[in-house]
Amino acid sequence: MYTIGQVSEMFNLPISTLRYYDKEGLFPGIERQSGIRKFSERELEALRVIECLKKSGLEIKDIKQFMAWCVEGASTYPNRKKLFETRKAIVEAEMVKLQKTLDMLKFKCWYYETAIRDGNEERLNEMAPDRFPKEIQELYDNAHS
Amino acid sequence: MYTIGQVSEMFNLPISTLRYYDKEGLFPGIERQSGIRKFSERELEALRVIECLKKSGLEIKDIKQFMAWCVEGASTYPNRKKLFETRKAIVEAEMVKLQKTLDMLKFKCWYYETAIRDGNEERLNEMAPDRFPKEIQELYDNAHS
DNA sequence: CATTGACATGAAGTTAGGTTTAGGTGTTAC
DNA sequence: GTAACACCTAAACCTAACTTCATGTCAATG
Repeated sequence: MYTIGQVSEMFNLPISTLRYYDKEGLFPGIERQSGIRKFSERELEALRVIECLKKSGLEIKDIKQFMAWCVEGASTYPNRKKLFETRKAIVEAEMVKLQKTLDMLKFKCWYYETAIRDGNEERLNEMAPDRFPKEIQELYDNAHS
Repeated sequence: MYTIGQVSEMFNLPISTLRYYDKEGLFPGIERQSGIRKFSERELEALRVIECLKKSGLEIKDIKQFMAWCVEGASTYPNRKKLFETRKAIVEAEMVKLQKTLDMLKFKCWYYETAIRDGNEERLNEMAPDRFPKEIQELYDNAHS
């Protein structure tokens, strides 16, 4: 059993955030001893799932729904499975987009290295994309597709 | 040359967003014909960079700074190069985190598939992580590291 | 020549996800 | 017995990035 301060340290989250999550119903049935929250292993696992679902782009109110399903029991296994499958697909799509962003950034790094070497962008701006070095062209193509 | 409506279609962005970006100084020196914005290839490339930098987590005010550097000329190449290198490092770190999130989601998908087959979570909750199937254990380990 | 549709403006409104503030309780240390 | 801490609440506040609103201009169409 942990206090809110200990959990705050463990997860590197402000105490105010943990209280906010609790107020939003993200720790249904959390125990209290004379008003003070007692975080058990159940709440720590909830917090791991909260961070994961948040990172997947899920809103707090929908995370609350998930936590309610957990309380409801075995009848909601299909809902919970479907939720994770949807989030998985969304994050996979997000990874593809982020890879494009990364390729654009890498291209721009090369672009400015070259501009610095040349002293200007003239040669670069007159160069057709198919005359970039092969690996740079791949970055450019992925970033612009 | 394109109107704001055409650019809105091309980039799938609301017109209000394009006007907001202009107001924030993200299209320095955009041309106007009797009050109406004329988007040239320069503004389209700016927009591509805006989307890329935004996705990398950069704030509008810092994107504005970048656009100001572009106007300033060759003396700011080092600043611009450094900006892209920093964003690149940030996005690479983000990709690692997102992969962990994805592994957690995949683990949870397996977890609920198994719970549905078992009809309950009892066996799962008593199972030590090192008794999960090998590929599941890898997901679990990466997600919890 | 009036209506439609695309453009323009400044100012106010919206939203999510917290954070801060003001005031209070309870336990341990000196 | 008082000072320092860690905890508590409700309510107000904050921020970024848009979005909506009220109002107006202008060109082409029926």
